Amino acid sequence: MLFSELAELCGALGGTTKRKEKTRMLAGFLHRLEPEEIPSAILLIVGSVFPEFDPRALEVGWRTMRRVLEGGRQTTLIDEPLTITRVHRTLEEIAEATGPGSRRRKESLLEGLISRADPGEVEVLVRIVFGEMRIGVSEGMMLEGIAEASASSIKLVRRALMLTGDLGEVARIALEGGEEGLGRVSVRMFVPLKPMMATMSYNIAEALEEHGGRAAFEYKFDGARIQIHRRDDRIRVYSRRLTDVTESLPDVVDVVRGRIASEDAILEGEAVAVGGGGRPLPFQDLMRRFTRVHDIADMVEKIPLRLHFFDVLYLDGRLLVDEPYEARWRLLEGGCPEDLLAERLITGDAAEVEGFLKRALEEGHEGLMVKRLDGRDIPGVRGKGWLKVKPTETLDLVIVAADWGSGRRRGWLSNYHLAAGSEAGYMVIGKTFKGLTDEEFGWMTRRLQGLKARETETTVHVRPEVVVEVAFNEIQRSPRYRSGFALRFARVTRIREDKEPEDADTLGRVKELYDKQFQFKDRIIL
DNA sequence: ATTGTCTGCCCC
DNA sequence: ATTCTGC
DNA sequence: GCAGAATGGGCAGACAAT
Repeated sequence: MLFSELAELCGALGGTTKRKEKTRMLAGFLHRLEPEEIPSAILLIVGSVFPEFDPRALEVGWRTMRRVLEGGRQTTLIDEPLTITRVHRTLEEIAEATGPGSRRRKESLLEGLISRADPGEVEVLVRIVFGEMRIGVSEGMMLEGIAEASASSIKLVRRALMLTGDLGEVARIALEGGEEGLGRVSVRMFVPLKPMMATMSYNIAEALEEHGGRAAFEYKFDGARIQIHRRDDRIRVYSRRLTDVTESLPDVVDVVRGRIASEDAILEGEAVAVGGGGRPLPFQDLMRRFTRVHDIADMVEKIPLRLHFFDVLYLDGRLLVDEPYEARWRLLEGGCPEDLLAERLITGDAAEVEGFLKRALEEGHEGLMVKRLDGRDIPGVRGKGWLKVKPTETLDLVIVAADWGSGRRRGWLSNYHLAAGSEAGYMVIGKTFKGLTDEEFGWMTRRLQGLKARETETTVHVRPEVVVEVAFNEIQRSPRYRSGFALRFARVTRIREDKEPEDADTLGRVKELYDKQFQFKDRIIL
């Protein structure tokens, strides 16, 4: 099929917000595809080129794209029109270009595509390269489309995705084999499952009530999620996004080999960096271990990891996702020594939970996970079976600049540069685009434009007058901001019309809060 | 050999 | 990662 | 209540430029 038809579909999908309508459009389109182009088309529509677990990446971002788009190009009339297969194949070639000269090669391949595309196709190509189609169709809607097109239940389609992690493959199976084909999909060792995710909860009482008055509470660690597949001597470690990270984490492999009794299992846990005092290190330090390729042995010593397992998805030939939480935990316990398990408390007593949360925080962890005792795993969706409770702090900060938004935020100043006062003037410690409603964005845009001091193409700098209350989870060392600090997960919780900039928090206060974090965490000096 | 730029379905 | 919005 | 969009900081790696 021609790529122009796919581009046209994307335009139509972006033209409606109605999900039923999108589902119908997707289903109709899927029926018209040739069997061999189904996987590529599916991936392209959701703005990707490869399935999640595939390590290939385009390595083309907006800088490269801008050079290609701005570079003089002519449309060559003798070219054949682009097909879906041709586009996908070329994108694969772009990803596969590595080594000296590869950037130039990537650019010229991309230019070849762009020069053969009409304006509508260029728009879609650009979005695919950025990995974001922004047409209201992502994985979830695509699953609906696949279900509709193959007359299969959405549950079965979702399950197949959970097990394969490959949307294109799921579509192929569904359209060729229907429910029968989907039913034959089963768990495979060394094919990572999409992990289950938690919903945010704002306090313990609410979480407890949501789960019927009694639940399991586990420490929530400030680390990285890992999924471990082990069959006999073969052990592989996968990240939350299904990337194989085994080579970076030889110490994790050793722990599994040496201390886990289960020899045919898929386990889930959290890897946390620990310091000399046995307390957790900041997340920043964990990240120095995670995607490392060079000097791995050296860093294994300098930044050791600690594992906290909390789930088993498969054991000795059995997929366990339909087993209740408690049954899975018992199986986990059976093969995993106690010190490698997440700290856990089962109770219905809110006061007891408060104490447990306090302990988690005083041991340097992030908060608590709250899990339904009879909950099944529903990997791949953010279900309400798992809740997370993380306390936050706030600072009152001054907006010193704002960036123009894009997409549905076009026309609004929607990303605010937040600063704290110091002897050297206002110093930025982060940005945020979260917490305001559409109405408030409108108000803020007008307010800030009235305070404009100077502007660039993307940013309006303003006189420091608007104070906002900003919630955050952590203060990090910043290599980017001159202030030396940055907020993690900053979001506006209140517009402080009652406060003047002089009343806002100072950089001195920020430093104080930063240092206080090490009351419960270790510090590393390399 | 060193430094700078760009990228990541990165990790959170 | 968090937040808001349309369905 | 789900699914999607809009964007955050910081890390190592890979290649390009000097």
